[in-house]
Amino acid sequence: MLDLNFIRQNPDKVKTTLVDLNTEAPIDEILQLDQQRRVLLKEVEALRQERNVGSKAIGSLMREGKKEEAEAQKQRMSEVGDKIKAIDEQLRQIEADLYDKQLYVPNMPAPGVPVGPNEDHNIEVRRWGEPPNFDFEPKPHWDLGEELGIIDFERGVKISGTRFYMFKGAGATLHRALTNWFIDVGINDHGYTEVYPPFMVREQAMIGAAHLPKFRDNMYYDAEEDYWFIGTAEVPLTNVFADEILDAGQLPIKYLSHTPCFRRDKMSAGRDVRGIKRVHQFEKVEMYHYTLPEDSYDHLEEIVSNAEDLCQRLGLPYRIVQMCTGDLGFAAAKKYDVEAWVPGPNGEGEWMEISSCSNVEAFQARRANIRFRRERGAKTEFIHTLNGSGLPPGRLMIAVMENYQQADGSIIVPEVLRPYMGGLEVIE
RNA sequence: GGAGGGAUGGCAGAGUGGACGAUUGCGGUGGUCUUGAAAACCACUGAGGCUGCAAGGUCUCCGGGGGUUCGAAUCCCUCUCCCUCCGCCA
Repeated sequence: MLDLNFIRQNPDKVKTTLVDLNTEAPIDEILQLDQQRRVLLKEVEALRQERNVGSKAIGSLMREGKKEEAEAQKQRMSEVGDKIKAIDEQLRQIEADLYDKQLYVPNMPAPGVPVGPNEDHNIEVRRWGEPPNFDFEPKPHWDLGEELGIIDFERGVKISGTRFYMFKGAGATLHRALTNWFIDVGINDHGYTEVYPPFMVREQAMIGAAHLPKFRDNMYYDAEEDYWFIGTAEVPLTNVFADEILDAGQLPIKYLSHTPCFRRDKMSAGRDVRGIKRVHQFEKVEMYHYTLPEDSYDHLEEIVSNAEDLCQRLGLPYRIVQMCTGDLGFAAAKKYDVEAWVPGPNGEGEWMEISSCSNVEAFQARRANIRFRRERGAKTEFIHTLNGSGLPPGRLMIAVMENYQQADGSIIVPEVLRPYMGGLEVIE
């Protein structure tokens, strides 16, 4: 959520930024509602003061036995009360309306974020590694997976329908090895505390993480129990400290969480229909930082470097891309994607997003009401939060299988994963 | 699923319609005393909105929402969460 004061003071800047972001938000309505709200607030508060004073006087009059005067005063206060009730009702509607509209205003990009309408204007920041040079025709992971018997698409679909899959044998083990290795590196080498959060959350948690109300269509929901299924660990992690006031000394806090992720992916119907790139159920190891405002951009670089470190140790070629304004999404002020090289079908190859690292500044903290105090007695301020994938084992399956394939269709197990696979060196 | 009991400040815990401007204790911060510390004593010690250059003024908040009343922490309705017991269950 954006600071209402900021919108009030910079309405034109907000509106031009919305154009850069290639999106829309009801700024004029917000300003108008805000204005109405403050006018009514002044009115109703003056009336309340009148009633507070008047009601107290009734108590005194009754004690002094001046019954008639008390009755007259009651009559007057009753009228004041009616006025208050009427204005309160107006205020309630305006405030609900205002809050609802504020929830649809995206975050502002950080200074220096490249301006552009779509992904074509993203900027490649750096590359690492060399795409493999095959002296044979490389296969896509869906062919490799089926031929090796480690991914069973047919049966996944039989059980649950399109965009579902099943790992089997060494495939299931490879997936688990990636997961466990990511977690171990995170907690041993990157300084994270591992967290196992709920996967189903209340609506308020979804609002705090800025996934509701705007992205309702992309999430699974249990209407009977009123639970939302998380599409990323970012959701519960954002809400860990919701409605709390932290001490500055507690920050930064760095959490790492391995969770399933559920996505309806309604908006992407027809895209990436083959393989396991875009599915309804996957897992992800997520990094999440809670920081002081002045430290958050250092932490963004740290999160990206953590994701890079994992790729380097796996020996996967990748590039870092900075998102332009049109590709920032709803919550991020600055965002980097980590894209791994995958050979793909026909040996054309492509850069596939395997991690997305964002500094959302105070955007989620304001929604979830996460504050801190610099010292005893100081004013509360909102913290900054950051998130990044580190990494999604399902997507990494694709990258590992396709990059480490051999001419005979077997797959070399990256060295760092072998201890997690009982020493297995080749899947064949 | 059934029965019952609860939710008050950082914590404990009083308060059942007007002196609540929320008692008291603990914890915390500052001070007095002391060579220093402890003890003792004194003072201060929640969050947010509106308004104002500021000092300040004012309003709201006793789990959330609604209601009764001139007036609600207190009475009524409702929701959420927690606890105890029974049943069921991986």
